[in-house]
Amino acid sequence: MKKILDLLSEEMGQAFAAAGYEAALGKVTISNRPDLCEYQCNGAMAGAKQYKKAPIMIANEVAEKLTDSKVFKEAVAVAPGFLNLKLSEEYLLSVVKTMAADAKFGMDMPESPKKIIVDYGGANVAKPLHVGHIRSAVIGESIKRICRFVGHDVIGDVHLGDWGLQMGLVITGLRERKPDLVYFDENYTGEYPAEAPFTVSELEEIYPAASAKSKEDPEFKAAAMEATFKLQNGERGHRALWRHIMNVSIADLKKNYGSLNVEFDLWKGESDVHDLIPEMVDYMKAGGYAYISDGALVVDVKEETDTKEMPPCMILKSDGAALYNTTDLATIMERMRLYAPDEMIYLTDKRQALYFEQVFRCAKKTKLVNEDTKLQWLGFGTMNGADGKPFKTRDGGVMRLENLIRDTKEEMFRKIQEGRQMEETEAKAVADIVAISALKYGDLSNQASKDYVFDIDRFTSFEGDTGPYILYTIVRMKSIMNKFVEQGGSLDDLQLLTAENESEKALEMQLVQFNTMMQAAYEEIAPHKVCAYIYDLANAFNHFYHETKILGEENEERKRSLIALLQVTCRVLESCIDVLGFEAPERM
RNA sequence: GUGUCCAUAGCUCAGCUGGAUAGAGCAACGGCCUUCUAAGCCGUGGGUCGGGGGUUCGAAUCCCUUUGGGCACACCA
Repeated sequence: MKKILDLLSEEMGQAFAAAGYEAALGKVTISNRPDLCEYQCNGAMAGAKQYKKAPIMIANEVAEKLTDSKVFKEAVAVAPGFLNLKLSEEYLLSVVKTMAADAKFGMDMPESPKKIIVDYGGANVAKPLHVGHIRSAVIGESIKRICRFVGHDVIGDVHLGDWGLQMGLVITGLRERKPDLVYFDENYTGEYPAEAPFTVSELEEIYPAASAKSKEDPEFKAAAMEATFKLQNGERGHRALWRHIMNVSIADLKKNYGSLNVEFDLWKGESDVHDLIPEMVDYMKAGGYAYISDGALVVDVKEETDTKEMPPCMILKSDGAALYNTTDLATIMERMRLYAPDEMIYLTDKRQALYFEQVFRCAKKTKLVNEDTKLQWLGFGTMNGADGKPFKTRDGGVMRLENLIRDTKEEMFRKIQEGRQMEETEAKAVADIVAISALKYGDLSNQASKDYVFDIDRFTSFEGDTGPYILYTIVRMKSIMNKFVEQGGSLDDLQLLTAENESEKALEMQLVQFNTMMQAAYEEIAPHKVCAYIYDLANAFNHFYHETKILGEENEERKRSLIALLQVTCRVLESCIDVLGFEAPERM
């Protein structure tokens, strides 16, 4: 099924054509004056110049053609040339019925699904996730799900930072603490232990300490660089240790991402393309793309239309070492070989805009990707504290993601206990689910590219534009449906009838916007549009709920119709929160 | 310096491919529970859309300019 606005525009276009005007003028949009109409068309004003006619005359002629419309109950021309439209209840009903009958609510699926890789932008192993990582995880997960919902084939890649100097730092830090480990004995030829010689918490301690020390102690830094070199060149002990670090870190990362409902199809990282780099470098040299500049190997990515400075894309440092660009480009090469994606979407914080422009240009220029491979980058803003500066703990440190989640869950548990009588075990479980919705909705409801203020009180509030409010609305619906079933009703084969009052119609009008919204969210990579939509939908439902007695309705047929409406609304809401990456409890 | 993003109600944010009276939430104030979850609903007050110019029948939205702020500008990631 087409999107509602397209269907309406088509009907309107026919009226324009019938009146002797260009059909394209019949573009219908949602009314911005709900007191006057439901939808509007401004084509008469747009076409006035072209046809040298007063807009109101055109509008009148078009309105004339719509008097028998089955779609519009009302189409009136208003000065200076607006066409104010109201939908016929029967037509609206037919659209809602189509939605209700389909798992995807009547969205058209693409004829040939695209293969899309979502790159979550590389958390580093051996470092605990901090609050900064929440955005890439949460936004990336939602984008992945939106793309899947609209019918594409999506692969999510965590893309770990697992190969750089930080690994050398950790190994060197560990060596300082435990110099006697067999991994450091170069003469050792036996099997290395299966068990890691450290725990996650040790690991998390080692990195910051080593990182700090390397800044003050040149000798330590040199040792770290040597360790990095040994690792990358395949020294046995270092490789074995690296595998331990990876295993321990990844287990911990999985736990943390898991608690946010974030999953990856691929746990690849920079290390995976290490062996591809020489090949890629040769290819770039042989193709005449790369040349030496100031000792480094670079590819020019300037374009004639550039109004800004565009530094070349560096492939190898002057000491011959690989850098971030190198692994990213090699990863693109690997992905083209393994998955041949139509599109890659990268998520990083927005400071990397220029960097990704360089890399994408380089990939295109060197034909690492096809001409029509779409490379997209979504830069997200910073999560700030109440003071408008990057979010910190009370003592000014970097807040760990784990602690942020824990605090939010605790706060939610407190609120639930305060407002509801619920057994503690259930309250805990509910608090966990609701807390995740609070966190994710709080993040996703803002435009990704903007900074936003993290306010735990606001996000965990059950009032206003929050995750908990959305869940509360869903829970209400479920509760009514459960009661309906308890009273002997069946949720199968419910028949929708024509809307009988304004709030019911308003709810249906909101429902039929679903396709337009989801398509826009996909095309613009904009999860916040899903949030805005479900907030409006939840409001429309709550309004309807207060005006309509559902279970108390005496006419059985009508009652079943109300339940049917509630059911489809609930399904739409649940599909939307699923796309956002959270879920609703049964009760709260 | 070059480029880029941002500035909308007291606070947090929508709206930006031009349309009518710029919308929400929070906070403030006032109503609505013998009746499906009141964690809800209804209502009131609150704005020179940073400033100035321009394009247009019409500008928060497009263009120019200016102020204030963020960020980035090859051997970090």
